Amino acid sequence: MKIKTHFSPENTFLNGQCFRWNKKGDYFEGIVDARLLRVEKKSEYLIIEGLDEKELPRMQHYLGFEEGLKEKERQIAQIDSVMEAAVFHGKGMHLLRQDPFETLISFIISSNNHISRIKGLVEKLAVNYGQEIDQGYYSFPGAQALARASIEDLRALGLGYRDKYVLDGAKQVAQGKVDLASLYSLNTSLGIKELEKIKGVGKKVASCVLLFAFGKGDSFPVDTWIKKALTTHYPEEISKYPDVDTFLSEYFGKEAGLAQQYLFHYMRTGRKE
DNA sequence: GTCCAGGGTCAAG
DNA sequence: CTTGACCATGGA
Repeated sequence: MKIKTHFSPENTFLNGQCFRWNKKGDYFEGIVDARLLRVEKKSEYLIIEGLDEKELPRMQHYLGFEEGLKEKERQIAQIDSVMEAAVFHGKGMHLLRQDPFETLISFIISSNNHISRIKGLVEKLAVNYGQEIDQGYYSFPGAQALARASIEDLRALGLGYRDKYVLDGAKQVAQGKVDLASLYSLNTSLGIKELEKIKGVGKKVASCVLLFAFGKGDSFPVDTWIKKALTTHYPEEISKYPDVDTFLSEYFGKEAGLAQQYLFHYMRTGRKE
């Protein structure tokens, strides 16, 4: 499978939106919906291994292919000099549309945690509660499977105090108390409210789930790195608005979520001061 | 050894 | 409504 695109695996898989993609030499390896995939960029072409042709549309949807993405990139770069640098650093970034439950649990784990460690914990959940789909490769468990875990076992994996939050999320989804599929038809603020019914899920975690799984492009997660960006680059701009949320939605515009991801990736890996 | 991380909860003011 | 201690863990 071969697609001509300016998609950047580096800036898409290693920007902190997903935790089950790894760079192996010159290709990237990831597990998507119980399937092991290998992706390589060769000049203008993206080569995907492990995929039938009939599954290409679904994969393109997962990979965040959409009309006008390049235009969005240019639009964001025109916001100011910081965003211009951020877009230059993250060229070819896509927002993925990941599995909702996996994204929910992953970002419950993410709170007050390092990305490298989040990846390790997500992997442990897959190994212990998922299914082996290839030698040494495991799918992420569904809600029912994960809901059967005990607090003690989860704690033993190294989840820390988030063990009970992970279990609450799995149980509420498994029991239908939280209907993830219903979130597709809710707007961002209602979606945040619904997700906050789960313990350990606040505004930031909910925003990540809506942006990285449900494609809610106006969702703008504010974490420690974004807070740092706001205080270093935008203190005087923010003061022109009644509050920070108004600033975020009005200043960064319709594609605020994508702008946020460029900014996050830039703050974490791209700045040289 | 210290600092910190894609934060959230809970109690106190 | 806002503030701050506290929370487990291990990579840097």
